[in-house]
Amino acid sequence: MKKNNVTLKDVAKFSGVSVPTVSRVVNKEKYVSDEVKEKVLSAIKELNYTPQWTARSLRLKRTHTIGIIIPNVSDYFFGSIVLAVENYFRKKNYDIILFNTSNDEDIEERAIKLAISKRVEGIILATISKNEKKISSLISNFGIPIVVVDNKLNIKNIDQVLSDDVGGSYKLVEHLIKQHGYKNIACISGPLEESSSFEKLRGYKKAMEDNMLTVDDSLIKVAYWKKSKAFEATRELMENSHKPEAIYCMNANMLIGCLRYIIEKKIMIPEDLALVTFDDYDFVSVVYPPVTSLKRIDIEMGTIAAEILFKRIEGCEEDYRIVRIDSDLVIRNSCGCA
Amino acid sequence: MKKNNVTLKDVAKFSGVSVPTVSRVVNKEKYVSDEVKEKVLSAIKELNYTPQWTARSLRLKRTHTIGIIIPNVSDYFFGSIVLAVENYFRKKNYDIILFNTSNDEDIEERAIKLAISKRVEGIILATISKNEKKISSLISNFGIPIVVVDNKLNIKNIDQVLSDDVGGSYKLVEHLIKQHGYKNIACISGPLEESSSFEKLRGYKKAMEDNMLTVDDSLIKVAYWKKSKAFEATRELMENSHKPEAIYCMNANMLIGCLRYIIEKKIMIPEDLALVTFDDYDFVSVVYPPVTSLKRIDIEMGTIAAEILFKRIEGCEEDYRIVRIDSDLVIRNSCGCA
DNA sequence: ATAATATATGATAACGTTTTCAATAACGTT
DNA sequence: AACGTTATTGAAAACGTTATCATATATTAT
Repeated sequence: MKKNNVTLKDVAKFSGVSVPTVSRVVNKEKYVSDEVKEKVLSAIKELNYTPQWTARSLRLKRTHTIGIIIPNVSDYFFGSIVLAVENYFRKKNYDIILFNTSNDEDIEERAIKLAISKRVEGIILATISKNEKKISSLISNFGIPIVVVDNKLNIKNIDQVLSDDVGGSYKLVEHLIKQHGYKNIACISGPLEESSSFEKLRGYKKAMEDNMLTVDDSLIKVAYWKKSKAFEATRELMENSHKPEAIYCMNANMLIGCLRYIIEKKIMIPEDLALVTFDDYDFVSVVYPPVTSLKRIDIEMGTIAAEILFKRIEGCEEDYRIVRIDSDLVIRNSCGCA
Repeated sequence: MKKNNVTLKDVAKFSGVSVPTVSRVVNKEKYVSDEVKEKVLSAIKELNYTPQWTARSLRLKRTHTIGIIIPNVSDYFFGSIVLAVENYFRKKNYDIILFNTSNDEDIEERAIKLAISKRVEGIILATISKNEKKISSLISNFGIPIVVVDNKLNIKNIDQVLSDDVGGSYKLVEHLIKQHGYKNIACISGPLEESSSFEKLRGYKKAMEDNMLTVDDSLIKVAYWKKSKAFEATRELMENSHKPEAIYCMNANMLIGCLRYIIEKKIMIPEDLALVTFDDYDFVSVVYPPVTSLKRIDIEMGTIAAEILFKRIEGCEEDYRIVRIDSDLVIRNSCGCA
């Protein structure tokens, strides 16, 4: 395998013109004669020349690259975010560098530093959000535009695209209460240090309180977005003396764990237990019975985040803003007949 | 927001030494006195210096970046491949540039060219595999190591990591026949131009023929990996005069479409229809009833591909090889009692 | 016809690194 | 005292581009 490293210089020599002229041809600039253009183009084809972005980036001080930092690409939610961001930026001729943090703070911090070192022109960040000061200082020191998605950061001067967690939770729980008359509603939660969990919990509590129901803390189980923990949580709930009539899962991953217990114990849905979940991933409609949920907003979230980031990269100076995306119920059969 | 673009030169001036000396400190080289080292390090901290990879890459002719080119990140399978590759290469201090081809040949070709132009040091490619000659010439012209995953390419001189599609299919279909005595077995397939579909079909046919069953072409439906097409395919199959006793889905995404029809028509599994699917994604265990499938190999595939690519980048000259990863049945209740 | 402009090209410098290479100082060894 | 070795630094070149400037020619306007 020969290494092809043809440079402008080679093309220039081959076609008998100067290096800048070749550069002008490559970049389709004005002021180059048809004759020369043709000669150069055929030389480029002949030699198989490809511009080297490493050199270009150095000279132009533009990498045409953005970084996307998320906990886990293979997660339904983040996978879609990445997809949406990639689609948007690919059209704008930007490349995407992907960083997986595996929910680890240190890795996240290193990822941010690496992204900066690679001189990405912008960052989409889904943070686990415990190290706000560090992130804040990293950001302010380097002046790279960042858009935060999913989990809120308590930093001003930063754009954020978030789901309406309070409102979504409220809709789901209110549905259980008002449409079906359930009173004992359990909740399988993500880690409460993350804003998305915390706000979903707020929505749950508000729906309960607005309907004169008392919140029983023993019905709130933190399962850290994990299937296995959700399985355990469901077991604990169902073995509890105060058994719930319904369970609300804060995401679809935990729904899987929950369903595993339900299937193992042959619990009947909705007769023995009602079920709702936050995210309406495809499979949510094909478990049995299909589960009532909130319409997905991941693609929309990714696209909006990308739009905002792109504007910032182009130099937009508007006020920083927090976009909240809300979502509608998708009513299925997991709560009983409507 | 101030732009921080501190360079070696700035650090050098600040600490009263030369640029190469600062470089030596940054790269932890020998032959720099403790006194100078300390001075420089504090200057680096003071000025918030970060090395610029654009310049470094140009000088070193190494980008420490690999490209990963796949049809769709948000797909269960490819998301896991990306995850595995990212994890592997992150440990080796490589970055990942992600390219989504959306199953489009032209985009795929452009992605390869872009990756080359960015001077990635290697590529992981999940191709849709119709343009073998183009890819072949691109590859041979630039001498960048490539590892192909998922779909086979008929190119020699290239490493490939593939699943044992023939064998996997065979196991699933044989299970339906031998364990449960089904004879009329339908198949919902991906596009037959893709090697993975084609080979899965071969496995299906071989299992049928080995068991003296005739293959009825009207029971083979191409659904292009799509949920909606799989829904239609299932409808056609079930309305067919020659109704199948069992359906085999070539991937889990099509299983979702298939299940939607089944739920809509209240078809009973396994009483009215048995079901098996290729990939054992998490949700496959929580549809009702849980579906018999083949254990996932996506993470393993990604990791092995990454290992091979890394060795090639390091200059390994071994013969090119095709790795086939096989997988075991996960038997659940979608076919009847065993 | 002359000046003014538009077109076409190339020399040179610059982007921020790392890599020679040479120079100097410090250190023992004979 | 002369010498070789080792340690420590900096000057200059290089990586492959693009931008600035100057120059030369062609075209247009006066």
